[in-house]
Amino acid sequence: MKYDFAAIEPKWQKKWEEAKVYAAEDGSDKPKFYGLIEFPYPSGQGLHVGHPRPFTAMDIVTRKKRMDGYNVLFPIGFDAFGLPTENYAIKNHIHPAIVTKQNIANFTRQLKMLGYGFDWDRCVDTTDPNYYKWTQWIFLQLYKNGLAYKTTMPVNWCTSCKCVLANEEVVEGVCERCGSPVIRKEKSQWMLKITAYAQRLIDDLDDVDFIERVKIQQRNWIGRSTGAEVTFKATTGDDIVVYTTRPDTLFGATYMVLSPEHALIKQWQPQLKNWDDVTAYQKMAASKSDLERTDLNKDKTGVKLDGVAAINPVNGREIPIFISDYVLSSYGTGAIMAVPAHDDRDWEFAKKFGCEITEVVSGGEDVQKAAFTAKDETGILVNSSFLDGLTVKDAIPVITKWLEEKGIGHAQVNYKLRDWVFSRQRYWGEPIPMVWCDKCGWQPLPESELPLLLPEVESYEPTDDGESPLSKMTDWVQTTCPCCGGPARRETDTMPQWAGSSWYFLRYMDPHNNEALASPEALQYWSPVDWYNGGMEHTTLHLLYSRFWHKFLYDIGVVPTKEPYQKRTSHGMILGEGGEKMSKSRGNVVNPDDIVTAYGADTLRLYVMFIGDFEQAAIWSDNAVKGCKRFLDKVWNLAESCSDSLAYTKANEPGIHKCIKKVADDIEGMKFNTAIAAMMTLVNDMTQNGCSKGDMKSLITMLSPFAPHIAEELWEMLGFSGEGFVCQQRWPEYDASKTVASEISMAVQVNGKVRATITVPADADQAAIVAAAQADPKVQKFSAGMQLVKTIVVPGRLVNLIVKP
RNA sequence: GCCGGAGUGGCGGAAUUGGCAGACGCGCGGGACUUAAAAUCCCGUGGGAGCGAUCUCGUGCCGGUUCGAUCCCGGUCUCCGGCACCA
Repeated sequence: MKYDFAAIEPKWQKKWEEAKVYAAEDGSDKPKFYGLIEFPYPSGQGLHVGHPRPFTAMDIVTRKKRMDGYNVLFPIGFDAFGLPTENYAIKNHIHPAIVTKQNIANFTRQLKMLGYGFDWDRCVDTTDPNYYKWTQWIFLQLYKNGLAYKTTMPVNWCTSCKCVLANEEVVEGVCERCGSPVIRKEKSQWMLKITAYAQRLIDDLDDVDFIERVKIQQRNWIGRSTGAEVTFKATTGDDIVVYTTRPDTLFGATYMVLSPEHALIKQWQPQLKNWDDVTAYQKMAASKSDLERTDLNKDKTGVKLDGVAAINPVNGREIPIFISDYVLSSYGTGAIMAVPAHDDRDWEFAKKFGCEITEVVSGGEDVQKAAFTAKDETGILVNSSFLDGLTVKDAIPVITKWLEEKGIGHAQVNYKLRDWVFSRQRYWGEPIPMVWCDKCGWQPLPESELPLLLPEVESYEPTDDGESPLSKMTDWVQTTCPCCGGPARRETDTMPQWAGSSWYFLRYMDPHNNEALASPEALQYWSPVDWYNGGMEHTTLHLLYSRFWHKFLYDIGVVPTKEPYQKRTSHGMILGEGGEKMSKSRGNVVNPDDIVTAYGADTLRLYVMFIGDFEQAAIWSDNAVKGCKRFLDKVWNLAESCSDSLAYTKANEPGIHKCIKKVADDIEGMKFNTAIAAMMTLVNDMTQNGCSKGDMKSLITMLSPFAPHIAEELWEMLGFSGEGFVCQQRWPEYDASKTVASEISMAVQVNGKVRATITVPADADQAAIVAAAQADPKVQKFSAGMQLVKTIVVPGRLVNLIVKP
């Protein structure tokens, strides 16, 4: 018989489904294991070969856990709200809900075709009202706890999507999704106070097992810095508070800079002699796009405030005040003390505007030529009165204490993280369950009215005026105030796509619950997610957002753990044959359907795991896929030709035991490529040595997490199906003593160069090994007439003989 | 600029508490089977020298430590990713 994957694969998929072999059991006595993958966005293009890489990896991990006796939860769902579906719906005049349904059906077909051990009964869809009811419920809890607020501020506006973007969605000044320029637009937006959790989002990383680069990226994004807030007096008598990380350089502050949006500027209008210049500059700064404003190559610009100055509180000197867009209104206090001698940006500005540059930290080059910014022990304070002679590190606490005693400053921590802009002016998202009443202000919808359904509209087109399509639905918008019963208006913006994905892993624990997002028992049993694998691109988006929501849910007693995910790993991208990203426009997209048709799902699964280091990017190769198919053919042929004995073949036994351990360790360490290589080596050896049914039994069991269909078929073919499915068997027993051969081969070096290989009994002592090495003719050739000075023996590996003439 | 990661055959990649560099796979060369091709099987496959046994060079580059370095240390170059006027 031939290996007929096209018949085998659907056969076993059906049998697994009927027997519900992958169903997770609530509250089982077995230890639980919750393995999670990032649920896909069901795009119209269907599954991409990038998907099977992380999916197969976690499928292998969870299958192995089942074989180790765990009660496994390995769920799947769809993150189905989002712009591509909405845009497709607009273009083709189909309701997004219909498009979503079709796409989910196609994704489901493809995922089932690949034989993943998902518990399909727990499948979730973020666009299902029974699901987004709870997304809305969480929003209401955030609102009730003061963590959701509406404010008018300049926000990132994507000119193409016609929609507001979160800080995290803007990459190098353009829209993360479509690449169009992002401009700043003044808009009233719902915000989530993620900044209230900044410190905990950093601190709690210490307690979880995330790969280091994820932790580093999150810490950098949150951007904690320590320093001091210092109050300067203006000549008008007003206080100007600045934030600095270098209070030690206070004596070197020779001017101040306010951001163009700073509130004091308006207040000073009567005193300012160049008011027109000031307002012109403010206007210019406000009109700049993000890209222009953050361009580091451009010259520093600014305007000196004519008529108002500040007093440096440490030395009483009067210093000028400027406004400039290199100071951001949204960080710190929106005002800085400028120390041009010890800050590159201030130095550049000072040179252009002719400000004084005073050295207060010695140890660098001439500060008139470049700023000296070192913060280590190389710098010693000078020109700084009582700080003179101290290092930077020692001076900071001294000056901070001094500021506190004088009541003009205090230690301060700041974060780069900003609050999360949560409104989107689009149709295909969760309605925000809030109502505006002219009398009562913003009112939350009563929880009993959830879900607030997304209404049917005539057109989903986004509008140029920045209003959501929902705003045109007058009968939906007009409502009554939940507080006073008077006329009121609904919020017409929707939630961002990141809302539904911020808590979906909780819904999997109890997906059909109508009373709560999940029952306390289910949450208690399954939390936290034991292992979550996903893309690095979500590190400062989904991963950060969902940690924030989870911490909030913990605080209000809904979930039992501080952190949602115990372990986080990440996979590399799969690139097209030229090493470029796969994309429709490049025409290098590989469709999993084609590979499955040509070679079968097991080959595809094996290939995406064998392709290279799981964490690194990998280049797709049609040719290399064939190698995996050949391997499965060899396994098939081996099964057909094996002997009937149920015992291990003597010659194969050590190799089988080594492989059992190697594959188990490699799965745990996500080194799937070397796990497969080990099985290939074993199969090659078994082909050489001949093999028994007993050998095959272990091989098939080890292979089953990787290539589950062929494993089931061979299991049945060899007559093991009476013991149940192979995917329900225990992992083969490993016996270290069986891996030890009676004789071992060792390399012999003379002066560090390999000259020979000797075979010695495994239990030979050092003297015997050295004697055997010296007896080797090749070794004698290189050591003849020389004196043995030293011998190094590394047991089981090599002997090094050091000789001298 | 700051913070990460990576440089190993024709290619994807193995091997690090410092111990035989190139596992496994692809590709390629030769052979078997075939009328032929595909598939399959066998042999070979880092560079250089030699008929050969062998010798020699070799993990981006330069140095160091060591009996021994892809691995550790110092320096340097290149590529990739993230952040970026965050005071």
